Amino acid sequence: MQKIAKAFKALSDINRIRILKMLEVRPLCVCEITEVLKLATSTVSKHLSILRDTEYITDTKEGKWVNYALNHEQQNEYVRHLLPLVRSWLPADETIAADKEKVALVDRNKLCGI
Amino acid sequence: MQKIAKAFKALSDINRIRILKMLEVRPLCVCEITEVLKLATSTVSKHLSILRDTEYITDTKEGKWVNYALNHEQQNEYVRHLLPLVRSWLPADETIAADKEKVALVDRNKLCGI
DNA sequence: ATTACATTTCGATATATAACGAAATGAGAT
DNA sequence: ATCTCATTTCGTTATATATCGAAATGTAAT
Repeated sequence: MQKIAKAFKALSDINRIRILKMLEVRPLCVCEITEVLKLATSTVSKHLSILRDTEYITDTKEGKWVNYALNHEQQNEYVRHLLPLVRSWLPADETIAADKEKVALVDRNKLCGI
Repeated sequence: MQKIAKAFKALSDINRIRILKMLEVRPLCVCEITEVLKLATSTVSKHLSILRDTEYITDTKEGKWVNYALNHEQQNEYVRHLLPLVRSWLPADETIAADKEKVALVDRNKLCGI
C-alpha cells in the first residue's frame, strides 16, 4: 500500500516536477538537466533515480550518455494516471516555460566535458 | 508553482491517504480517526490540518466536535483532479477495508471523554 | 463562572530528505 | 590496456517531517 504514497512522494518535489516537464520536450541526459536546474550533478542523478524507481521515466544508454525519457508504458497503475495529469498541468507557468526554452537550446556536446 | 508540489506532498503520507479513504464512508471527528489509526490525537490533528490547508477536506464545528469531510468544492485545480483519483484507488486494499469497517462501528459518544 | 472535554498548539526527538563535493564506476575512444 | 568523461555512489550537512506527551484553547453543559 506504500506504493501509492511513493507515487505521490515522487511528485512532491518541485525539481522533480520541473524534470518531468522538461522531458515533455525531448529525452535528456543528466548534464543537460543539471545545466537547466543549476543543481549539482549528483543531486540531479538522485532525483532521476527516484523518478525511475517509481516508473515515471526510463533510462537508456546512448554512447557515453544516459537518456532519460517520460515512460509511457508504466505497469504502475498510479503513475499511469498521474503522469498524464502532470503533463496537462502548468501550461503557462513561467519557470516551466523558461526551462523548456532552455531545453530547446542546450547541446550536450557543448555542455559536458570542457 | 509550489502549489502543485504541495498538492502531491499532502498525499505522500500513508496515514493521510488512510484518512481520506475513511472519510469516504462518512465525516469523522479527530477522536474517531485517532481510534482507527492508533496514533496520538495531536498527530492526527496535524495530518488533518495539512489535508485542510491543501483543500482536500473541510472542517465544520458540530457541538464539541469538529467534523472533517471530503471537500467536493475545491478551488484548487490539482486537488479537484487528485481527490477523485484517490477515491477510485485502493478498492481492495486490506488495511483500507479494515479501516472502513472500523469507521462504520466507531461511535464518538462512546469513544471520547471516558 | 466553573467544569468537562474535544481539539489545537507547543516543545522535543527521531527519522527522512535534499543538497553538495569527492570518490567510484563504467562505457567509448585512443 | 589506458584514458576520458558522463554518471552514480558515498559521506556529510542542513532542513523538513512524523511522532509523541503536555500544555493551551475553546465550546457546551452544569
